[in-house]
Amino acid sequence: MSISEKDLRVRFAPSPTGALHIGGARTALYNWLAARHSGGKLVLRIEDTDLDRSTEENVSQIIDALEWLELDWDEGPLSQVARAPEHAVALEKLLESGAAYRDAATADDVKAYKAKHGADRGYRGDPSADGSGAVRLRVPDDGDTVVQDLIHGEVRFPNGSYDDFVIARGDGSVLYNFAVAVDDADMGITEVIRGDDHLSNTPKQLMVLKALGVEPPRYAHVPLLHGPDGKKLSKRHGAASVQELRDAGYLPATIRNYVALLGWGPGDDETLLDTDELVERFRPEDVGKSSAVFDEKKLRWMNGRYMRELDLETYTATVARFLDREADAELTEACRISQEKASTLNEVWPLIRFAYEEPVEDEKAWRKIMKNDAGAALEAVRGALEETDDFSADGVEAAVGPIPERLDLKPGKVYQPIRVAITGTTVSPGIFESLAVLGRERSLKRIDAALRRMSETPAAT
RNA sequence: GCCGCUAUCGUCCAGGGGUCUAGGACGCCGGAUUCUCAGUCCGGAAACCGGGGUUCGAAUCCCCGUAGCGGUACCA
Repeated sequence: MSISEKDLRVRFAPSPTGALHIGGARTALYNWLAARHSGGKLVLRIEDTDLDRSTEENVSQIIDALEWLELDWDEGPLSQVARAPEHAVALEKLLESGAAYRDAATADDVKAYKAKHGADRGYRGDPSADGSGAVRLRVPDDGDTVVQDLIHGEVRFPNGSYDDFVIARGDGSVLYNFAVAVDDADMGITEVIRGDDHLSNTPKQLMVLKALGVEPPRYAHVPLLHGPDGKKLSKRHGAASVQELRDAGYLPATIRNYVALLGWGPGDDETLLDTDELVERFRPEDVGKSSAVFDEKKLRWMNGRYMRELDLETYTATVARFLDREADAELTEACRISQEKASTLNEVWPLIRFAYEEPVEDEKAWRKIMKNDAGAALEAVRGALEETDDFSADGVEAAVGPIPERLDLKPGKVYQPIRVAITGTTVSPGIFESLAVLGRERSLKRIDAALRRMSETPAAT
């Protein structure tokens, strides 16, 4: 069993809480890859029957996040709440055919029934029902409902263990498992790729489809995502939504690559796969069965790889957008010298801010570096920088390079004080490049300021 | 309780009866990069959940156990 037909319709359905959960993003990506791989139509359906949750604001946030990830769809976005009329029609049909019936029993009644009859026998309705109450679907007493799953294979659920479950409330509003099945049926969905948490819901949807007399779609249930503690991934694990990842400075391409690898591998040992390769190689039936843990460290590493691969122009434009700045010549230079160091867009500004603002205050860095021979080193550097004609990175290196040997100091004893003097921190792009970007005037001013500060507060030796 | 699903390094992904002294990646540890490291290169430690079975042979197949997860709602 595999997805290969040309006219298949794949639906993906994030739930509309506003945040696009990373697990939901992965499911969306898997759907997208499967559809693009086979040339099928991709249907985006917002899956929720709850009006209070499915607010316009929430839905548009989800859509923004999907668009940012560069996942497009062919039909939709369509909200399930918008399909209430179709749901009502289907409900009436089942009521008429006798496949469903009204029953006044409440949840407590059902619980009491089970306590009395043993937990292994499903509730089968109140014979004295008067035609009011919630709508329940008739479930057979015997036999199994079998889910043919692309990933898990054949999974059997004994019918006896299911209650005649409620498909609509007393007021006629429908419940999830009914709404989903009806939508799949009349939207002609042929492939459903969704989270494992729906595997035990699938028999119910299959029963609704059977009562409707409709051929079910094919299902692929992908494993869930967990946080590092093995619990379901949530906010307390740090970033849990793609919006948070976006704000933290990750690239969409990275997320697509990384998230695809959570539950699936290409079969060989490749780790870096661009989106074209993903589309070509991804098969839903190759997805693993066990849940995966989202590891932001690997994401960071991968993001660094993607950031360094960008050409300078694209990189600068991306940084500019993230920082909300002009992609001008100055930013281009700053980007040029810092590109190899940053792993996320968030890390770029700390590396280049020295070119825009005065050095940061970092008492710890100052105390660690500005002692012993630092003053002498800075004096020497200052002199060299003042005299050199060429203030390019190469020129600066030619001027400053010989100083360590001349003063009989280890190179670090010369370069680190310069770094702290001009940036305030101990980590920055290459020191010659940094001085060149800063220019002669500002470099000298900052070194002078550092020298002044040293003489005012002599460091302990 | 009942019904399901799952189980390989700390993490992700390979391997699906012999080629496994189990492979790759992240992370970690060590070294290098006569400037920093949060960059780059090199090296290292690190795993088949437990017990039974099947088999000449099991990480791989079967059963039991254990653990985790999901469902069991007039939630989605």
